[in-house]
Amino acid sequence: MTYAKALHCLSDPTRRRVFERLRGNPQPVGVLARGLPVSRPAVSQHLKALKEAGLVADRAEGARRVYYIDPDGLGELRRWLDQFWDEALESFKGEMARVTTPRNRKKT
Amino acid sequence: MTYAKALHCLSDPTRRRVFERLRGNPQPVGVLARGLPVSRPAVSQHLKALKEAGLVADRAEGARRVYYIDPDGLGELRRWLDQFWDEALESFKGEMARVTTPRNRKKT
DNA sequence: CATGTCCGTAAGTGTTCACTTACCGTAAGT
DNA sequence: ACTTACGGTAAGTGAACACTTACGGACATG
Repeated sequence: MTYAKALHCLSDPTRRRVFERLRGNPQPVGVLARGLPVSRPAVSQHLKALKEAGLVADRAEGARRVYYIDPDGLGELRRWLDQFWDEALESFKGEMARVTTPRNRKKT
Repeated sequence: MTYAKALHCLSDPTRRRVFERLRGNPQPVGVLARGLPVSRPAVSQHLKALKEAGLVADRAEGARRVYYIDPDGLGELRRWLDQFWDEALESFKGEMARVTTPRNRKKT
């Protein structure tokens, strides 16, 4: 059920920006906040949520807390999505087969 | 940017239940609502959001609107997640290397 | 010890949003 | 045409939540 938390976390734009900024280079909270349009406590709160979802982890480095991406949450989300993807495709193919009458077509 | 809408949609538990109930068997709105603890208009609103995110599509069947899963939105979300997954793993490996290597020093 | 930096938490506020009931258009049956 | 089923939309309400400022604890340097 952790994928639910992960989805909830990644649904927020700011939280997603925090998460994406961690991709590739771990950063302490202050540096992270300096590159974002919100206050430092806001970033702290977002990091707490991301951590509870298993999306990030942190290590202490002196007085700093360096955050980095934890693959656990992302992996669980990916597994859920993949399992869903297969069955979704199956359902969709069945649906398309039903509409063999060519007058009707799906819109984009 | 559609993955943002998809994430937002799937972050809501009820909307996720609607979506999951469509997996495998397309259903009209009424039947869908009868199996859920919310009212039919609520389901309609959720379906509208899901449709705008490219997660579901619908076909008219008499007075009924039968909804089914559209792989488009799910596919885009999957691509975004996959692209993210690779870089996240890379970042995480670098992080683990920093921890397990005894003589490693910090300082960026 | 004292000062400065870094960060998490508390408390308060405004907005988003998921839900409700009420209403209206559409399709099929009599 | 009338009636019944189906479903989308409007309007209003309560709660979740993303932000803010203020505060306090932990670490390093003088």
